[in-house]
Amino acid sequence: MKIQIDPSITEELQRHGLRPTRARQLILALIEKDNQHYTPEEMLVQLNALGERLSIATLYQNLAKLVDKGLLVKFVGLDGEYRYDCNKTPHHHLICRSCGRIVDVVVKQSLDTIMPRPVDPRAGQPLQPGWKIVQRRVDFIGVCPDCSQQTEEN
Amino acid sequence: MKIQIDPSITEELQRHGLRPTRARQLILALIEKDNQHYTPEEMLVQLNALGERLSIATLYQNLAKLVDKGLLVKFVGLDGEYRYDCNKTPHHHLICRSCGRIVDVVVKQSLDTIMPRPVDPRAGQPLQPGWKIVQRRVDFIGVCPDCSQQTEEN
DNA sequence: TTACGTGCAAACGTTTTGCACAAAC
DNA sequence: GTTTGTGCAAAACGTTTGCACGTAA
Repeated sequence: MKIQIDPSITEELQRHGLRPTRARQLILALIEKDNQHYTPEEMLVQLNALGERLSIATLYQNLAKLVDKGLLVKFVGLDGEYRYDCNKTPHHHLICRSCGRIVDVVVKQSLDTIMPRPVDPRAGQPLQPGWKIVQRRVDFIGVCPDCSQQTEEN
Repeated sequence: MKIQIDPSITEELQRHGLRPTRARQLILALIEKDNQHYTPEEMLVQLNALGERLSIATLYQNLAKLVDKGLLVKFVGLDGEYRYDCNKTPHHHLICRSCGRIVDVVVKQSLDTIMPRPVDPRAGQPLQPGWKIVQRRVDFIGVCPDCSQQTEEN
């Protein structure tokens, strides 16, 4: 079961001024396949399983370049491991604290729907005087269906 | 300018079943002083500046123990460095993306006050079927007053 | 006196770098 | 033919561990 390199991947690389080399095609194809959030180590495992090999230096070098050119977003998981995301539209993460799995969450309507309780119900002041807020990061930490099931079995 | 070890720190350690050794007192005194969110490396720098020295092994060993006993909370900063927080009450972080400074934020009223725009205004489904959400993590990323000023000067 | 804490140096896992060869343009 | 990418091995970095000695109870 070989990995499929969609022509759109080659295009995407060229559009961002990057040569469409095998390493880059493989990395993008892997991450975009199921919108995964792999660590570099996990990528190598996945690629090996697909019969593809890539040196770790090449992997890191290309991840850095893909982030630099805006094709991937680098972020930090709960345990401090670097992970990469091809989803550039605003979204949050739902993280399994048991197995580390991460899935994307697009929030609907109002954040209050899923964050109903204010952290401090007392009346407030602005966040912090003098600070400019440019971004917010919201992660939901929980237990994924697979891990929930395992807990019930024990 | 010596660091001040408040008797309450000794008490706090004993109350949690930990011997009040110099290393532990120093770590707690440093972090509690200004409610800082230091990395281990930063702690050593600060302690050196105060004329105190601590081996890096002792620092890591004690941070792990203090987290284990619930005196500190370990978390991961934007860049993947481990940081430690003595504030155990629910709060969020306001992070300067320029200098990395972190300050605590206690949110008032409703999260919508500071997160007015929903990520996706379309009507929604539940977050993800089958997942149990046990916690949420919210960080505000921005520019602190000091860094804002520097930008204006250039 | 016994249990626990400290510091050194070595080990470890992850990420980065220098460099020769290979591929893309 | 020039520029850029790849892979190997070595280095760098943050964190952890083994162990002898020191300190707290």
